[in-house]
Amino acid sequence: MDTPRERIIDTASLLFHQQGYNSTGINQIISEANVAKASFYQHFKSKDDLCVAFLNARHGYWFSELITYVSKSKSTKKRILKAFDFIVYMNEKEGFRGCSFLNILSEISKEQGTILSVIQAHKNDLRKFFEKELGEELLSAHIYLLFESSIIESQLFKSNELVKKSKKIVNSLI
Amino acid sequence: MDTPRERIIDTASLLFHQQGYNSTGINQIISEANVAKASFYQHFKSKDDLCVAFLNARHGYWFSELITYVSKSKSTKKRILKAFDFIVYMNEKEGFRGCSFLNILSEISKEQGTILSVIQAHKNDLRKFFEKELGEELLSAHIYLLFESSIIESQLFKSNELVKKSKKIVNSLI
DNA sequence: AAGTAAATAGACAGACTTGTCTGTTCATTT
DNA sequence: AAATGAACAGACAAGTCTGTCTATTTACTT
Repeated sequence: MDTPRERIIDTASLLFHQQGYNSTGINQIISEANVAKASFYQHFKSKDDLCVAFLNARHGYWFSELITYVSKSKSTKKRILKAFDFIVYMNEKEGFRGCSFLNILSEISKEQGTILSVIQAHKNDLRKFFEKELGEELLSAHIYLLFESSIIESQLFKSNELVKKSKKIVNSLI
Repeated sequence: MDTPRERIIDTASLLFHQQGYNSTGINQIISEANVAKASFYQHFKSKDDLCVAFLNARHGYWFSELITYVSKSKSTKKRILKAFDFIVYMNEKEGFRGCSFLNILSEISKEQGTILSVIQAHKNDLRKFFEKELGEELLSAHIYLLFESSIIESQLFKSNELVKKSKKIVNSLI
């Protein structure tokens, strides 16, 4: 088995994603991760601290999955279209639970500025991904916006309908 | 002063919007609405029941504000562009707190199906709004998607930058 | 083999949550 | 003037939450 720290982050990832951040308690996390409470607070100084660690882990995981998924395609256009297939792939894999980062964005208050900046950094990296692929400023923003709403709308309607429409739109744009 | 029911919904609107749904307790709502707890449970059978009532009230308010805002313009194109100005207007008015419906979407579990369907109904009405204005299926979905991400991205970055970019994009589309 | 660091279990504090309940006061209507 | 319904205050149950604490056991290193 993994180290306590890894078990905590893995369990928290699952639970935050399934139930939301505020609806998931420390007690459930440590119980399902088979970790003592004192061990938890040895590794994380607070729940918000765990949240930041979770988001960083999620950032790494999600991006490496995306890059692996799209890099099979050779042309820019194909890679961009593949990114929208990636949403479908993740929706099916994770049950239409949307974006971890945007979900937590809805749950935090003004005081949790550290968490907000981690979320912003993640989305800035996503914007950069499209910018690097496409070069053009306005076009890459356009695709980024369609990408973002594709994730949210599939979470809302538990359906890939609008992801596929987005892909069709993007196909006509580039 | 208003009736207790109205005071409860008004207060809940404010607090849900500012702090989120799960972070706002019944006790705070009744205290700030100057209503007794027994009176609260005479009007709403649960917190989720209040949530539905709040979303319905918000739906009515938000749409009437949108229609008032855009109907000053005469052509379809101008009305669509005005809809994006409406986001900027609401962001400034409400402090970049995003969409009440999507915020609550991130907080609810699978068991809260009633709430989910109220959120879906709201967004379906928004889709219909664009469809009626534009006729074309794919184009109206396109604008709807840009509209949705404009709201979310401005909440995320506490800025109207991407709303304005969206407006520029939409201007070139129609 | 002794010592150190990290894990364990789980009690506890203090504050919070939703929802129920009793009993009182007020305003309107008959 | 009596009666009815709706509001009031607030105690209470039963459970949740985060975070701290003590005390014990395991595992690794010197």
